[in-house]
Amino acid sequence: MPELPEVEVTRQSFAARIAGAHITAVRLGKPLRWPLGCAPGQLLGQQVLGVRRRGKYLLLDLSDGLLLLHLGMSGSLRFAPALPAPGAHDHFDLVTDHGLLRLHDPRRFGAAVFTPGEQSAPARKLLGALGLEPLDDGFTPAALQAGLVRHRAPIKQVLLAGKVVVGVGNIYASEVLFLAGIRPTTAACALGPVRVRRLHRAIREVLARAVARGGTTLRDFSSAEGQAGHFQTETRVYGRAGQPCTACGAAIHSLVQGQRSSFYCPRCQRP
DNA sequence: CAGTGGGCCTGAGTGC
DNA sequence: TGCACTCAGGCCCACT
Repeated sequence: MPELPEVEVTRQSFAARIAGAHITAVRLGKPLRWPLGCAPGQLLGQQVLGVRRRGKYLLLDLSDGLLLLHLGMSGSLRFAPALPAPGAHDHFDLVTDHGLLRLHDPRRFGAAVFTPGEQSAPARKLLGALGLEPLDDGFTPAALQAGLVRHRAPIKQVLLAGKVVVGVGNIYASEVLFLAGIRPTTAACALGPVRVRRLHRAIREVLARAVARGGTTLRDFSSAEGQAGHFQTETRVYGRAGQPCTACGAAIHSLVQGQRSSFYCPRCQRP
């Protein structure tokens, strides 16, 4: 589920409501990907100043630290004045005087990590190697090209790795490459300025459109307000192996790259 | 440094 | 209905 658009939609759905809240209690469920990194009591009394996003991480700025949240493969957040008693897959509750923020994550690849600040060692370990923010002004065709030339791996895997540009997960990587007319197997460093420019535009277009549609709900994604996304009705290649390309009618192909499935149109997307 | 493969977890779906 | 198996939206780490 949660690629950049889903994380951004989640952020937008509760950032304003939680801003200014004071933490009154913390409840931990089963262990997540990483430990919280502090005694839960250390969060009590702290104020939530705001919520930012970096790649697929949510950053809750606290009055005395930074709380990083990651949704992993199956995580979702809810924020409401009150929520039912925690279920078997509710592994982190942040109780505040504005409401309850709850991380629901069946597969537990997600995480809630407290760090002293963005420049602290634990924060830099998680955030330090992340690539460009695709919706920021600093994400230019030239910057993208500078990142891509250092990688000879297939462009699909380079996009997924997040070292050049963040937030493009498995669904959006296939969609982006379709829109850019680039075969997922093409070596990243083999892309010239013209194709890099097309790729740059496609990344922005797909991600921004997905945010506007409330994200992609394949199984159970919803915003912190419980709203499902709608972008899944607009995917052109993801999950459509064997079906006709919406642009040219050729059968969509699928292949496995780095143990992840990729989808592409063999006619519209050039090696 | 760059690239590859394993592993972390659970639930849904498929085929027998 | 039950079982074995495959697959799933992410990302760190060990190794080559």
